Amino acid sequence: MDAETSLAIRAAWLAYVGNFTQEAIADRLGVSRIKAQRLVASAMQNGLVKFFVEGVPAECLLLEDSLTATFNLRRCIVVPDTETPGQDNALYGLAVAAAGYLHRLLMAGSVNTIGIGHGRTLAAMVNALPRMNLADSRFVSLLGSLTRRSAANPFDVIARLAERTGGECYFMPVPFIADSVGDAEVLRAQRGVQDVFRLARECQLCIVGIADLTPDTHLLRSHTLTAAELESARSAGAVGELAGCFVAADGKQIEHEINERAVGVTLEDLRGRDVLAVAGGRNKADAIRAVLRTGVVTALIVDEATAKAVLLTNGETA
Amino acid sequence: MDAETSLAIRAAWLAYVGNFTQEAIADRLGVSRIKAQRLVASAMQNGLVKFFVEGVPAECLLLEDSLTATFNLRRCIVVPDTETPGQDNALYGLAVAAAGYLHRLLMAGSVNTIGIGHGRTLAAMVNALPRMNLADSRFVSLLGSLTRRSAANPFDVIARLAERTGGECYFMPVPFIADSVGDAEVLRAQRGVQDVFRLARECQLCIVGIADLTPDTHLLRSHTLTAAELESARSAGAVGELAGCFVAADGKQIEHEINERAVGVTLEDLRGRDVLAVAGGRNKADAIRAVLRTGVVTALIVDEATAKAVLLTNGETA
DNA sequence: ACGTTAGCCGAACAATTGTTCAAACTAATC
DNA sequence: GATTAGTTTGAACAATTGTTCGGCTAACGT
Repeated sequence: MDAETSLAIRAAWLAYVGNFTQEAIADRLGVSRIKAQRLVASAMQNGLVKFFVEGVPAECLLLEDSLTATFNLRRCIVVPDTETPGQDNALYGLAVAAAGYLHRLLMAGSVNTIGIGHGRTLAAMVNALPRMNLADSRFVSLLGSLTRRSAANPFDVIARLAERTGGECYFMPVPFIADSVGDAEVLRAQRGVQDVFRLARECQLCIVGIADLTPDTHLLRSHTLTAAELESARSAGAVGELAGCFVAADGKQIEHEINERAVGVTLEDLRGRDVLAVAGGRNKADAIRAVLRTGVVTALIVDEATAKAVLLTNGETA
Repeated sequence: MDAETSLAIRAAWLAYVGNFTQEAIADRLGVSRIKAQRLVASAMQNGLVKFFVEGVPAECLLLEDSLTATFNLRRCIVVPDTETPGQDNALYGLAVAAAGYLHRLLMAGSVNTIGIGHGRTLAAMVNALPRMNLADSRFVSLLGSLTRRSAANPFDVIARLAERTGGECYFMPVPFIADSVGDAEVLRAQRGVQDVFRLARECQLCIVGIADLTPDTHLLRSHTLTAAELESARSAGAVGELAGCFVAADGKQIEHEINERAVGVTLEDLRGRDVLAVAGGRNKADAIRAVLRTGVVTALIVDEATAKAVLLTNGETA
């Protein structure tokens, strides 16, 4: 071992174990302050100092990095699993994380026109959002309302959002899934709807949920789709849904009338915009992977278990 | 785990593993720069960040060689001094080095049954040990518990060790120093104690501290011994203690009832086994030298200043 | 010998990190 | 329902750390 390395190791001990300041190290080792800095840096460089950080969230950060890299995201948050295995109420953690994210964004004042999708997850996010007082924020519905009244109804979500933040809300006063393609065109043509569409395309940020098309998808339970529609979409290859757009495992929008019947923004409307997807839960992994492959999502908030599942099977269907 | 801790772990991870700047951490975590700083600081404070410095400076290597040769050791680590002159808390450096050593050993999977002694140094070692996931490791107490509750209590040390590594722990549920020789025999005869003794004799590695018998020994402060007992042992020639065995400067166990009253393994139990002693501090030099002369210690972790002291006066009393 | 070049050094500067302080906010008490 | 003690917050400031740059030295080739 050369004298330089020896010194570097000693400096590293002093710095990290003794937590001396570089000045003190320099003093003790009889070198200049700058030399001490270089010694410590070189010890670090040579990997002579090893760090360990305790706790589970460390893994989450790795997952975040993987997801960010794999799906070319700008931002990703993996929420640690706090639930007992088997249960599937990742919702709350996701909601808190998403609410925190949105809260910060709003407080920073960097965005003020925000598009909102639908789903229980977004509803929960709004619930977790603290009250604010932002006069000039606008929330725009990206798609029509569910026909059944529920807490996840876009109207409720967006109304509560506006109420919490003190902003304005723009609601799309038509059904989410029209009865036929023709009907959908009529609905889309309505003046009030057109106005909201225009606004929706101006949103600086769109926050959406992701739905799965597994047999126990919430799309069924909320009567968004009938069992027949679900089956039909599935056989056309649909695996996931985002803002009324049904996509296949490869991330392509499926060729199916359901996509024409949905009243809302298109994938192309979203592309290039900031799109934050919030989703999680054991059975949504395939849907999330499919949606991420569309390339329109720029930010994702997901729970740890699902993040793993999304990455794990990524190779197969690519 | 509360959300704050989770955030702190994330922040610490980003800071130390990813070496993000605090500003970047703040950005990523959606908090203010100052909050990020506080998170990282608190993670550090709460010991969520562990680190090792690999290797020691050349001067220490020389001391290691001398010690190894003089006392016929298999392995010796001399930790660089990180203390400001005057002060005497070599503990932390020793702890980090010992933890690093143990960590490597455990990760290599070469040992899985480990006997543990007592003392502040071992307690500090466990503190510096990162979390691992080793299902089939066992930690066995080599001696009884201290009667007073303290962080250096064998029970605490061994329990935390098992908790950190995911292993099992076997505790010797009796006092360390019995009130009389007769009492000690009764305690040793207990079924639960016998079982642990058996296991203790099977350990592939024993990690022990070394205590001194100077007037300000920690044995007094922790109420392990009374002042009278200490004085009595000293006048019988006791200079050091290791795993409940009190030895004279020549390395021979002293003839004194204290050795019969201590409930724990004997020197003969240890002989021939891998025994790692971790000790340091200005006033322990004589004790360490005495203990090394017993010949039962096969590996030593000591601080630089004490290593010098141990070697320096070795000629005199040999 | 002389120029050339690579490497090290430290001063000055830039960036980052840590600390202090006062304001805002909470929560509990009277 | 006011008050107050205890937290939490961020801004400003102070300390520390990291980087850049020009100068210096020493080794090397001509």
